[in-house]
Amino acid sequence: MGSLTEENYIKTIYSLSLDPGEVSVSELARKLSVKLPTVTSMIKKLSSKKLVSYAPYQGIKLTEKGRKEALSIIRKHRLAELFLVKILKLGWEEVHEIAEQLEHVNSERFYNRIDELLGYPKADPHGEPIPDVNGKVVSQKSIPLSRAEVGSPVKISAVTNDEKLFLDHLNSKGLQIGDTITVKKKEEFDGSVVIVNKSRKETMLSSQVVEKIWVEL
Amino acid sequence: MGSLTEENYIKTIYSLSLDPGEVSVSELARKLSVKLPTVTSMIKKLSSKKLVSYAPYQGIKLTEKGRKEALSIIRKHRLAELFLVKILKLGWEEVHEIAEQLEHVNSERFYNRIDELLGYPKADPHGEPIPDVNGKVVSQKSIPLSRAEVGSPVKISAVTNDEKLFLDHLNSKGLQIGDTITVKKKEEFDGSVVIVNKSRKETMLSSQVVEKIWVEL
DNA sequence: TTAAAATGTTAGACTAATCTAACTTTAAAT
DNA sequence: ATTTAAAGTTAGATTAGTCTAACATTTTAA
Repeated sequence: MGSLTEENYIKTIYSLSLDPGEVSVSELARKLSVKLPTVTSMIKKLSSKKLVSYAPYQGIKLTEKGRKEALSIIRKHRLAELFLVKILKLGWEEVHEIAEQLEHVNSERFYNRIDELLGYPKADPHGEPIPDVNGKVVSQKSIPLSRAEVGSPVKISAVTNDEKLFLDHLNSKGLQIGDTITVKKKEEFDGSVVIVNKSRKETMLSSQVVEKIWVEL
Repeated sequence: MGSLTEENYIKTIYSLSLDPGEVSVSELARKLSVKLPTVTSMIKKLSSKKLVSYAPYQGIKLTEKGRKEALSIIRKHRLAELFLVKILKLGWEEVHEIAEQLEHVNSERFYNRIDELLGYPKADPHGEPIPDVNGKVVSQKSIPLSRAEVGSPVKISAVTNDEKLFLDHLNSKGLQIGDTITVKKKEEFDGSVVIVNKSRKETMLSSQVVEKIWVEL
């Protein structure tokens, strides 16, 4: 186990690396709300611990060891979120903050029991897959709602943003992970879409929102 | 909220202050496994934050503010322990370590939900009372087993030591919080006692053990 | 293709929490 | 009542993680 700070760097590098391209120092700095030199020096440290591979002015990449560690933290985070929603009955929009703290709890037994209590779940309340004890992730082939075809029903499988403001917004529109919706109309000029849900209710979503909602067929 | 380190100092000062007399710098240093000067400097910091009152070469005392904070941490610790035992089915001897981490989770909602889930319990798995949200502690008037009278049945209400070794020892003797036992014989010369449990089984306990078991009538 | 902008690095300083070494005060013991 | 031992403090160094200011490299674009 590294320090809490190290764990946060590793986790953030992992999630940034899911978007195409290498992870840059400035992206990381922005995500972690620290200045560029702070990232440079931390990356050197992580590099000396063989958690990331790095050469000056090149992008940052997790090593296999780093990836394992990242998945372990993400597993804990997502189990924690699901636990908070399912067992403690907290709202899915408020659990992220608490899970950020719980993910650093160092106890395999603790997390294995939660996993068991939840019945070895495959996804967290946002629809994100939960890696298993060995770091294996069952990925659902999802696409952003912005790329869904007009007329074909799709199921909301995930949202890519944990901010309370965003999650509150979705709640207010009556949207939930697992809901089946159909894109009725796509506006060319601003990227917004109109969707219909099962009960035929129409809702408009802005481009900022449709980019962050992931769906599967 | 102070830092994790500050919280640990406050909590430790509180628990040391339950024994008679003021809390000394060296006691604290021993308990926290740091050197004396480390404690001196931290105490100055806590003092400037009005969490402890302190003058050089005098003992350390929590202020009302410090006491409130200590009780809040202890509340979290004990709720966490009970949660781990009752909900996650972990053994009472292994939960202390995990609770040490969970007690620093900063979320009233999280702990209030756990409190609710557990049915607003009054005591943790070691029998120690759980302070309520306002820091009020319902103390049971317990005495150490070493002071219990021969012949009168008593109920084990608490143990004053969280060490795994000690708890394993109790388990191996078949002793649990809540058990009713009777002291059959007290050995003058080494302080050991022989007790009988409900099923008339006799067990010998050394003085080191009887001092750490608290009972009520 | 070179100047400007964006990105990244180095150097040096700061804070929190720790340490060791040296000194001071208080308590204990001869 | 001194001396010695124990406890506490001060001074200065160390490490992790952060910062600003200055410099270097890479990318963009005029």
